[in-house]
Amino acid sequence: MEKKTLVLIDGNSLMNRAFYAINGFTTKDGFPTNAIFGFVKFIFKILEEEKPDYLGVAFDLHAPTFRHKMYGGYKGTRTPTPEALVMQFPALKEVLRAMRIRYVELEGYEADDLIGTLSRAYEGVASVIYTGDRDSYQLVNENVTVCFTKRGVTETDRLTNENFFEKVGLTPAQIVEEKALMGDASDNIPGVPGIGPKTALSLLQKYGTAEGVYEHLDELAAGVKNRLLAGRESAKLSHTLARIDTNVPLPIPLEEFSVHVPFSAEARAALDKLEFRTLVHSSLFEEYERSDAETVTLPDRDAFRSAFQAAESFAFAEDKEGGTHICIGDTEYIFPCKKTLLDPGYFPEEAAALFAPLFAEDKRAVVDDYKALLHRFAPAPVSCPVEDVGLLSYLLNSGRKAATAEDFAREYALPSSNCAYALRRGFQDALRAADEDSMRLYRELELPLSRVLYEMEETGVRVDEEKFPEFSARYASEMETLTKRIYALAGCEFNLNSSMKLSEVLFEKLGYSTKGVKKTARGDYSTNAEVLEQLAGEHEIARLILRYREIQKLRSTYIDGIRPLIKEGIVHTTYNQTMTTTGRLSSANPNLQNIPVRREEGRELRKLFIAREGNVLVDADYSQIELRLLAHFSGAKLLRKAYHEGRDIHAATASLIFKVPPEQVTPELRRRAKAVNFGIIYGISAYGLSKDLGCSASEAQRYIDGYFATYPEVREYMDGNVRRAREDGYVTTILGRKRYMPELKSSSYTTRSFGERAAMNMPLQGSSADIIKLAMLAVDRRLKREGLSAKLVLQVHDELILDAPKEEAERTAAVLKEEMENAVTLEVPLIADVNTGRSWYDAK
DNA sequence: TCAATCACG
DNA sequence: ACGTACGTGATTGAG
Repeated sequence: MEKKTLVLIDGNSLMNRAFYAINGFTTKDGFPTNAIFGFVKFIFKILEEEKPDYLGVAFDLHAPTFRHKMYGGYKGTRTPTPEALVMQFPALKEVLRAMRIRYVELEGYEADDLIGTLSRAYEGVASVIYTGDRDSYQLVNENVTVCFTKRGVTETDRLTNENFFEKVGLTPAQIVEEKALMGDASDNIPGVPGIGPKTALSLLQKYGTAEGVYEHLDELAAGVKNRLLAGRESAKLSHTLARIDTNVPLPIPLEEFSVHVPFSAEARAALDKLEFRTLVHSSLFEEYERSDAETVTLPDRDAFRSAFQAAESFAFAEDKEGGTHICIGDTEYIFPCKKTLLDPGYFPEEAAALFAPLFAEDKRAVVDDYKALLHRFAPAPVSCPVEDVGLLSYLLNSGRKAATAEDFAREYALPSSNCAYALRRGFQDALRAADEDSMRLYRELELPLSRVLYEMEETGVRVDEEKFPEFSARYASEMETLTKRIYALAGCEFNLNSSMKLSEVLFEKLGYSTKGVKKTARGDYSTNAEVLEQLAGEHEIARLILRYREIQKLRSTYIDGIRPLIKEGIVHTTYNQTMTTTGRLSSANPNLQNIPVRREEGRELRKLFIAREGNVLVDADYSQIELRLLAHFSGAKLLRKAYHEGRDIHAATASLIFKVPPEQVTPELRRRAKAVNFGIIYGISAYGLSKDLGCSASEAQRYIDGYFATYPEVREYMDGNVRRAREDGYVTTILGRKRYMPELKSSSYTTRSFGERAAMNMPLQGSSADIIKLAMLAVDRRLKREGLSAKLVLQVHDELILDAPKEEAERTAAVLKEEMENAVTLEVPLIADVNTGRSWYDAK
């Protein structure tokens, strides 16, 4: 019979690895959870791959341990455990208890000792130890495998009795001898000063043990011999320190380590408390658990119909398999998707036709994505009142991922068969949690806007399909020429799309100087535009690659990328209304919010986006809306004055911060002032500004100082944003939209600084988003009320584009400008510039 | 699936 | 002493 397996995990070692491998996980109120997340994920992986019968986790106790006390005289080289990690241990233990995973810790012993003891405690059980600590290598024998985790926790090196010598060059027992000689800085073992891994290895291969080495000192070279003599006491001490105790008094019956999968609702709730939304997808969780809802699969149609008729409201959801869930009262009616012809149920197309009539009755429907529902049932109307829980929960916390009905089921530790029931509970809880501003944003802004967005997506924007091949051909021929010339200059052929290969060619093969060249996160030299532009002065190849990249981008993203998405001459983007942390929309499939404009070559692509037959595009964009909001919120006198006087704001700022008369502001001075103005909106730093301007950080700092001297109220406003974010935990926009800022509580300087900049930016970016959303509602209403047949087709953050009949173009333009400018009243004028044209290119 | 790059506001 | 501009999405290569 196959031996049973006991997996033993070094909790401290793996929490440490996970802590440094994963960034940025916190709950919305700032409690760090990155290490726990990595650790739990790692356990899941082990359970799925290793499928052990028993599982245990060992922890060090943080009180000084026996082995540490013994050599308290030495100064530790181990850096203190960061507080953000320390605080995760109690929470992890709570999770382990909920998952019924046995963990052990014992005063006076390290995790190593506990693991060592347990690995030898149970007759007839094979042990597998997971650790990131080489110390445990000594535990390997015919019954014990050690898995050493590398690169975070993604890779493991498996050491068995059979492969140990081949991999390590020593026997497991010799690991203690090795540490006695070379020590282990990470474990505070001193070893013999001056003896490193190479010397230790060769000595042990010859003499077997540390003691053996000392017995043959005479055979050694003088240098090594002297070092060994000087370190004799240290070697003895290190030997003791390195030896793992396998006889800890730890009388735990094996059964206590039994694995209890699938995990219970309690485990799911524990992970949910930490706001882990992906982990609970795991098949390691029970699918069916208790619920307050009565669940009826394959309901009797007549019974369902009469229950529906009697109801005032219902929750509606479709699961990932395409099954339909409807919750009425406390009963969830499930209409499974028909996967085979033998199963009773419905095809998705049939489901749409069958369930669409439910939304024509005068009952309130609760769904997780109203806009998707409108698409799903079109052309059938949805005329009943609808609540969109996805939108509401986004308003309550824009920092988390969009919530589907199935997400709510997980959140409440319910089976996904109760997702409609969970959705209704989610709605009720959200209503209770919502403050007045959030509720207004939901009812008066986002919910009505989602119908407008639906219509925009449905309408789509017309494209000039015939022009695509022209662009394609033009790009292809130049790319061919460029490729040849680059290969010739490089002296070899390589994949031009691979930044790694390019980096090799430039900095290794051609040997270009890497002085001042940034490295990427993975340690290679960067080949981004900034670097290539530096090289371009001296090396033609860099210029050619920049050009190649430019064309490759235009071709792959905007021509080849968009072309397959054209349906009957129209592209229909999808706006995501619950994606961004600031309240902006995002656009995808295709993304129509990043069509090139800054350079002429790319801008030409806008000729592809045209008005329908007999129509023109009417385009309006807000003039510097975020800076105007800054003037509004901060009350900066001189900034407001400049806007009231209708001045060129960048020139006015240049004049004030560089102290030159307005008529002496050169284009260069204006350019710098403009960069400062933008920098302010992003939560300025001297470094960031210097990079943008290509000047030194100290020069950038002088500009910033000049700016704040000119507009002191702006600094007060920005500081106020950060202070409020720290005090309240969130910042808000002009309409009271919130963004939680847990980063401000981070122990990492980088994370905290990021949070501060985001706290300064969000009220501006988010208020701008609020305002254009109000304008979209107003424009939509006006057009319909006045019987204009112009249609909104695009939104690009501060820009709206309508497709309007030629004869209505002027009225449409006037309506658009008026509604955009009057969407809110600020302390400074709000200006929208309007243009019309046959194509997007012409309407700018 | 992630990192690098680059398009937009 | 240390690393940083704010917010997105698409493509590509590499593991």
